[in-house]
Amino acid sequence: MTDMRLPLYQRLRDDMLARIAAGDWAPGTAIPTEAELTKYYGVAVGTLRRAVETLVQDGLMERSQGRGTFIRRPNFDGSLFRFFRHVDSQGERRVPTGRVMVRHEESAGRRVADALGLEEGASVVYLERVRQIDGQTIFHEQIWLDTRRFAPLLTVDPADFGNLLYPFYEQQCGQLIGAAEETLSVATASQAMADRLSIDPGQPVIVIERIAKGYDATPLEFRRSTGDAGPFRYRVDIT
Amino acid sequence: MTDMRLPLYQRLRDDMLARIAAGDWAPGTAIPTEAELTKYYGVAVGTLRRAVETLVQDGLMERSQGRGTFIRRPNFDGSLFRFFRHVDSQGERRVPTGRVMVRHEESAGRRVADALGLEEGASVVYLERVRQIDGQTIFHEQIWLDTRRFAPLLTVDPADFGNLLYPFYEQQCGQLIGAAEETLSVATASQAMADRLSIDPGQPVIVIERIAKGYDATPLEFRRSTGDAGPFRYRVDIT
DNA sequence: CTTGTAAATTCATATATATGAATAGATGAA
DNA sequence: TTCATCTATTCATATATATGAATTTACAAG
Repeated sequence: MTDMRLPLYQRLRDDMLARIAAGDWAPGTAIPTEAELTKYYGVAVGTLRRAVETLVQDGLMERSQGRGTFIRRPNFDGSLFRFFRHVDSQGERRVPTGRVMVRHEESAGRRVADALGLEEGASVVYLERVRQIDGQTIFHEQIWLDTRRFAPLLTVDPADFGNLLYPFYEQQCGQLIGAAEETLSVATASQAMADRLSIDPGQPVIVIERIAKGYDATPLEFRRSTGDAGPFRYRVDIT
Repeated sequence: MTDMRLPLYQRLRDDMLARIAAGDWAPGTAIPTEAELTKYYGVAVGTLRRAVETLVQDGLMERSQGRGTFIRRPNFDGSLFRFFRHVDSQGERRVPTGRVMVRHEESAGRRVADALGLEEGASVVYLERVRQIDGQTIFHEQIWLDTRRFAPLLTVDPADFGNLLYPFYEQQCGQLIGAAEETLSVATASQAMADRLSIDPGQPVIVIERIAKGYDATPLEFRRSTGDAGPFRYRVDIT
């Protein structure tokens, strides 16, 4: 299977992870039952459960007593966005709308190439997107994607991009986003950015750079989101 | 022990957690061996291990093959501070020095009372502290503590406060900090704050509000740290 | 069609046990 | 003293197994 020096439960985990990454086990569907898997792998239930538990811990699977174990659809509500807490008049959480304003092909600069693991100058798809709530722009986003994986995006009408991009990536390009890392910093708004965000130039803005990765940890998308620092809140627990 | 409807491993976990909170099992020391604990609780090893594993997961214990299982001393390097990455000329990480500049008793305002779970107007110990690296002020901190728990701090010479406060709390007041939650936001520097941080007034500053809690989750300390937003970086992983 | 019940499926909890690996402590030789 | 070695301790890994709880499915009764 893999490196025999590793404990059995880790090798099981790796194998199952590979199945998810390969799309063999699709998000939202159930994996085989414990009985089937123990038979297939030839291991004891305890060992299998331990492997599955690590995947549940990592948020890749969800177990449900009496129903089965399911591949979880990754949920980016857990990202920094959740801290905006924009609510409508009924007090409900609101997901900002997303609209692609600019779309073209370009060659990757140093930063983008590094983030996506490409050579400098490689062809990338570039998107510019605004995220709004009640017509007000909350975030301005720049997005870069490897053309070799995301070429279909170049032929689609920008108006046909859905509200959310990740399901769109999956349908159009067969690219599954499984995880991401985000880096947050503070900058000051340029004139152009200030206009877009309806704030004054020189006001502080939050810059979130996200590298989104597939289930096999390949970087697939590099995204820079810029928004008004004023309403921004972020909370973290330390143990 | 506790609520009999809960699974056994959870009741074990709760019991062990209580021992830590009570100081019965002190940070840095080893807990009894698996053999002793299974005998004491009258459970199987597997059940005990499962209980211990949840505590390890939560960062309260550390297991070491061949040595034993130890109560972990909470590590606040994991806090937002770690993202400053201040390094000296050798490339080593540097912990900022901490010096208490102001210390007095006052009555809690609304915000402080809420954070500490006290009545508004209750007596609190107030500290003001600067955190520096190479003589440069990185952060300015305001700290509020319940006088009933931290009265000894009022009689100590401010110069005798150590570089780190939490060990000092433990020695002087018998108050153990086990966890904390931090909330980050961006503001602009007042004239006074700008002077303290050696930046221009109106420049963006990072404000970190921390509520530090005991092992039993009682809020013990409320702290507001303010620093230059310029060098600030924060990174988060999403799954 | 709806409702209630029974059976089957599937994960959750718990025990018992065996072998291996890492560490610490004791012992003895150089 | 210093170093290597042996031994006991302690956690890590793995198996086998039994009972319980939640859910789904099938089916019969109304």
